Amino acid sequence: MIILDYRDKRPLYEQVTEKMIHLIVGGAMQPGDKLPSVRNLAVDLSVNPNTIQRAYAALEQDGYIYTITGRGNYVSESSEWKSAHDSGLEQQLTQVLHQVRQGGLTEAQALACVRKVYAAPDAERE
Amino acid sequence: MIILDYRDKRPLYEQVTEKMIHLIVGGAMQPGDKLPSVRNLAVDLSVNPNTIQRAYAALEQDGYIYTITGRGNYVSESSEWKSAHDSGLEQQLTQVLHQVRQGGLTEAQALACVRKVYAAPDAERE
DNA sequence: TCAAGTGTATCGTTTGTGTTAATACACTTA
DNA sequence: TAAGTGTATTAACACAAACGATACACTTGA
Repeated sequence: MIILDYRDKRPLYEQVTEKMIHLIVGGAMQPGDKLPSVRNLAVDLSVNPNTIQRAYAALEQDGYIYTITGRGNYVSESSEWKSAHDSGLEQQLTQVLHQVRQGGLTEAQALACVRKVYAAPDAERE
Repeated sequence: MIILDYRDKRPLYEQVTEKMIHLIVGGAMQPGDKLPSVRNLAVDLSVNPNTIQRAYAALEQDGYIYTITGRGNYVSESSEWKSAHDSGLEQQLTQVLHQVRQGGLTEAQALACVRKVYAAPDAERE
């Protein structure tokens, strides 16, 4: 379900968070679906339960999942996270745009960058 | 000439590097101009000479300045760094674009983001 | 009721990074 | 030659992040 990349320098919990978001936003996990338990996934990935718990906490914080103590974690309705997810992406992009603009990149160059990226086939790095 | 922000969580040497790039790209420092000596700037900013040296090493690495041992550091000709600077900005933008695209952001949304950012007055955060 | 499964909280260890410090060396210029 | 310059090395410290071990609290179902 999820494979960790130990060559990746990002923290493990962040990898788990990101890949889980992919599964949710991509539709592989549907609203209401139960996530693997903290302990189970920890064993599967050979990491500490805390690492999984931290990832799940982040997912809950951002509304992707909800937690019922003693029962488990479940995927939220898409209405819970869809708009926040989108505005998060826009915010991420906007921040970098401000940086590169101040660095001297022109609007034309930025627009060209966008078209170029979207013209390319989707990489789907997994 | 340069003021460090200790509330900023980024490392000091990175702040020095960035602000020096601003001075150079912005034209406040002209090609051929002599930079403050490692020791002088260290005293001015009340930091260790190593911190400045690290910043200068990065600037030289990226072609913004050149070093003459025993004499000092000087701003390079803009032809040395202009293209590298631009492609660096494009690369930075491209990387984020790939991320947000995979996150589900559409091309139209990305283009709108660009126009919005460039429509806004330049912040000039210093 | 109680065992098993679940999430939660706390604490300590480890690791990496940034920074400072103290020196020593090599080069250039006046 | 003295003073100023960049460079290199090593050690030490602080701090935050990441991770792990462990104990606690809740829910469910036999």
